[in-house]
Amino acid sequence: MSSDNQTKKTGNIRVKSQVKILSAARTEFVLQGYRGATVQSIADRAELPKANILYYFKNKENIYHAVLENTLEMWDQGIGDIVPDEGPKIAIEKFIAAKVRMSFNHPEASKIYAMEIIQGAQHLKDYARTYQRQWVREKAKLFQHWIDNGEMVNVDPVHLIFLIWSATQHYADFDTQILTIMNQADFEEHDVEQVIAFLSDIILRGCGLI
Amino acid sequence: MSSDNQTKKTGNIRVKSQVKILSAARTEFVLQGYRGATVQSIADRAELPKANILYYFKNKENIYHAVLENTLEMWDQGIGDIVPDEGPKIAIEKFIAAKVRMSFNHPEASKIYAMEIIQGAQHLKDYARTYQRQWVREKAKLFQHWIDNGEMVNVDPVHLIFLIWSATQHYADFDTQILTIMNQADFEEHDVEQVIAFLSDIILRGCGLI
DNA sequence: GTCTATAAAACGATAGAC
DNA sequence: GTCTATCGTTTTATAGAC
Repeated sequence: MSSDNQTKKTGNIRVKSQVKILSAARTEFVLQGYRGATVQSIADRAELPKANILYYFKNKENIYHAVLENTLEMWDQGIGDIVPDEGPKIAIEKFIAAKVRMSFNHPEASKIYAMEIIQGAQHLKDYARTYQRQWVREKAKLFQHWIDNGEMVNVDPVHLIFLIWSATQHYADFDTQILTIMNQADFEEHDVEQVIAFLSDIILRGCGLI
Repeated sequence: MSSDNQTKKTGNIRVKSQVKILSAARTEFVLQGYRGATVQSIADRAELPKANILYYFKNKENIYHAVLENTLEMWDQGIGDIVPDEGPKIAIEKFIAAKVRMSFNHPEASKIYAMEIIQGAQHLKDYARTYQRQWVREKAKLFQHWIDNGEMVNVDPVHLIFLIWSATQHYADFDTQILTIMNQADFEEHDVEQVIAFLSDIILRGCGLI
C-alpha cells in the first residue's frame, strides 16, 4: 500500500511537471522559435531548474516533439469535422464556428503549427502526406457530391477547404496584428461571435448557400 | 576620373555583396528562424567569408532589420491597392489578383512577415500601428461607402480585408502543406490563375457582386 | 575590401552530491 | 526525484595581417 501511494505520488509529480514544462515550452517556442527558445528559458518559465527539464525530456528536440504532438492532438480534437448528414450549409457553418473558436481559445496551438509549416514542415511532412491529404480528399469528395446534386454552386472543393482554414486560423496566427489594427488590447467573446457570423455569411453566400 | 571609377567599382561591389547577403539571409531566416540562422550559415549561402558579412552589416540584428525593411518595401509595392474609381467588383478583383501573384512569386517575403507577426511583431509594432491601421481604415471607409450605396451587400469591411489577406497569403506561407496535399512538386502558372479565379469568384459572390 | 585567427559569451548536455 | 557545478561546443563579434 505504501508502495502504491508512493508510485501514485511520484506519477503525479511526473505528470504535473511534464504539463508545466510542455506549457512553458510551447510559449517559448512560439515567442522565440525552436532555436531561440533555450532550455534555460523554458526552465525559467516553468519555474524549475534546467536539469529537471532535461531529466524529464532528455534533450531539447524531445521537448519540441512532445509539444508538437500534444498540440496537434488538441487541435484535431477541437476543430470538429465536416459531416454529410445535415447538408452543406449546416456542415460548413459548424466547421467554421469550431475552427474560429479554436483559433481564439488556443492561438498558441495554431501558431506552433503555422511556424512549423512556414519553415518547411520538417517535422510534419508525414502528417500532411498521410492523415491530412486523406482528410482533404474525403471532404472534397463530399463537397463535389453536393455540387453535383445542385445543393451548392460549382467552386473548387480543395481550395474551399484552404479558404476556410486560412480565414479562420488567421485570427490565431495574426492576433497581434489584428488587435493592433482594431485598436484593442484583447479579444472579447463578442469578437468571436462577430467573426463566426461574418465568415459564415460571406463564405455561405460565396457557395450559393444563402 | 580614376578616383571616380574606383568609387563606382567599390560601390558596385558593395551593392552586389549586400544584395547577395540579404538574399541569403532572407532564405536562412525563413528556414531556421532568427536565432536558428547563424551568421556562418548566411555566409555559406552567400558564398562569402563570415567576416565579410559582419563587415557590411556590423551585427546579426542589423542583417535582420535590413531584410525586414527590404521585404516590406517590396511587398507593399507589389500588392497594388484598392481604388474607388472602378467600383467594388473590379477593385476587389484586382486586389485579389495582385496579392495572389505576389504570394506565388515571393513566398519568402510573405513568410518573413508572417513569422514576425506570429512571434509578436516585436520589430513591426509601429508599422501596424501607424501605416497599416491607417490603410485599413481608409479602405474600410471605401467599402462602407459602396455598401451604403447599395453596390455590395452589408459585410464588415475590416474583416473583409482580413479575409482577403489571409486567403491570399495562405498560398505563400503554407506552400509546403498545399503542395503536399495537392501532391505536386511545384506550383505552375495554371495554379496561380486557378486560385485567382476561385478566390475572386467566391469572395465576389460573398459580397453580392456576382 | 578580404580573410584568418581568436576572444568572449551563450548554450546543450552530463556528472554527481543530496 | 532535485539541484549545482561544469564540460565541450557553437556562436557572435573583433583584431589584425594581407
